[in-house]
Amino acid sequence: MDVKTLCLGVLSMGERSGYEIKKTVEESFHHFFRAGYGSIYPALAELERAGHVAGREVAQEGRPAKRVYGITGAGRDLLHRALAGEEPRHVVRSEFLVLTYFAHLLPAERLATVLDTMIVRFRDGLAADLEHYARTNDQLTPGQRFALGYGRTVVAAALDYLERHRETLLDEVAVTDETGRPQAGGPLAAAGD
Amino acid sequence: MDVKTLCLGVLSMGERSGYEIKKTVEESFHHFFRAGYGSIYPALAELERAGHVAGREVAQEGRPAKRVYGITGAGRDLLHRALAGEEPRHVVRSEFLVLTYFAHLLPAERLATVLDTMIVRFRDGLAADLEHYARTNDQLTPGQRFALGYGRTVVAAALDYLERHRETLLDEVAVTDETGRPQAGGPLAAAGD
DNA sequence: GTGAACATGTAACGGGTTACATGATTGC
DNA sequence: GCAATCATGTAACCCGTTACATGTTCAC
Repeated sequence: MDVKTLCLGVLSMGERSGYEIKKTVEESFHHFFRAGYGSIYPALAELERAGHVAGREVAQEGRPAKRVYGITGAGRDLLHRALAGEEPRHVVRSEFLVLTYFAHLLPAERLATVLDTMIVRFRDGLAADLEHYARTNDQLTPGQRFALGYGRTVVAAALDYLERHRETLLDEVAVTDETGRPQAGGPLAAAGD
Repeated sequence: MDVKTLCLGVLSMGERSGYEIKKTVEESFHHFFRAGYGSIYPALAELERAGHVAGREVAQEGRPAKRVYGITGAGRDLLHRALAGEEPRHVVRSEFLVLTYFAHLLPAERLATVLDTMIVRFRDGLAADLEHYARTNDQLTPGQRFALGYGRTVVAAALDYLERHRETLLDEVAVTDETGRPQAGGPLAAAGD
């Protein structure tokens, strides 16, 4: 799925400018999709050229003017077809977990920092999420509630895991050598007797 | 983090061919990283040119010959530095969740198929995971156990969520119109009174 | 002999990221 | 004045994906 399809999807919920599309994506799709201006604006331009969206200039008071786009009939058709043909992929890319995988190659202090960074990130994200959910819950479609609930559930599980295993990992890595295995004569080796 | 660093990391655990690196990544990193031959082989070639790995031809009986690579001292240095400088990013990209987000734009049958596909995928993945974990558990480093446990935990939570909300989503979408909101006069509208 | 697994590579393509460039408006 | 937010865009670059190309060995 490319950013063009995503823009079409967001615009199917109502008119928006490129800037506002990014805001929507950050608020509602952050668990499973991201898009920067460098991909949104070109996508919008291409979509308009093809007649899938229509843009118009809107003056604002107290703010710079913006260009809001609305989805056209042809755009809706394209969106339906794109969604129908989309494979349900689900890919995670986490340098964080690669880092923990190679925990024994990291300075102990740095490992702790990495873990704490993620715990804080998940904690804050979850709080913002619950706040957003409470605020919009009654006007969400079933699909939106489902997707948001999925994200919330998974992040909560991840956070719980991190909080419950942080200490253990730090302690265990402290008594391993540079191969990652328990040091001969160390506490872990003794425990294994 | 690029595939080069990943290859270095895998090779820090022992000599391997490109083919075997891919196997390792699929077995042990599948929850949070993927790499295809199209990126592994060029990465290995570049790494060797720079002296970070050393390859040698190994004849096998009953199989084609392979070229196995070992990490060099310079390679280990580079790996340590790369890991030290790596930001703990964690990104999910899921067309699956985008699809559920726009559930009301999908044919009901297709939505059910998408949901079931993911349930089966997670179920099978979890089973393979537990099997792999049981088989290798005693020889894993703390970091490896941590990362694998994270993946297992999160997939289990996701699977549980899907199983518990599949029916609800299907039922709710069935009684909404093309805007995703409850149909006037439908069961949901009545329930809201 | 045919499909599956083993094994290695190349080249084009596509798409997103990053950096750059610019400017309005508000509030401190 | 200056930082922050709002607002829009371009262009180079990176890098991974996909498709293509080839060959071995085994088991059925």
